[in-house]
Amino acid sequence: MTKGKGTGKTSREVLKPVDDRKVGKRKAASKPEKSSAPKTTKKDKKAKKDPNKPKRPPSAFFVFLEDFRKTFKAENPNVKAVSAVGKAGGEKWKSLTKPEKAPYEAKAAKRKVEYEKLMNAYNNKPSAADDEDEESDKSKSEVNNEDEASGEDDDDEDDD
DNA sequence: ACGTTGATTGTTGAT
DNA sequence: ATCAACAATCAACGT
Repeated sequence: MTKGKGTGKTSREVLKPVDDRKVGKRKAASKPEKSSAPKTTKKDKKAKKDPNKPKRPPSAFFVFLEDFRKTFKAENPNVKAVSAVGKAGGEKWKSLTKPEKAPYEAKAAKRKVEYEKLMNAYNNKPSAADDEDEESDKSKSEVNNEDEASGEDDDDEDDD
């Protein structure tokens, strides 16, 4: 039958090639394969180190994990495997209901907003100058968050 | 000694 | 629209 789909089809044919939990090794820090090494042209430029590298905002799951880790470690202080928390957290996470994840998602959403802000700066100045070395007093930069109404919008910080 | 892996899910960025 | 890799963690293991 016609598999038909020459072009399209957003069928599930190749929808999820990756099923394994293991993403396959996501390069940790520096494992340059000799094969595809980033061609260092004659001029070896330092691996462009971005002055402001906005790390990805933690997703709701991570936010939950941060809290969960405390609990998990509190009851399992002897646990030494990070994967233990991951598994336990993942399972629990799926157990949470939408309203329960809501607070985590809310926080994650807020993080995303900040991330966009950082990205703006990143896009604005991927590399300030050839050599990083400036901004001594100027550093304040213009990236100052002003809005921040912040206060308490919907975010409830219950500290206690 | 330093670097990397391990495991979770979600999100973001690039193609 | 879809893929792919990365976000935290933390200690143990490998080189």
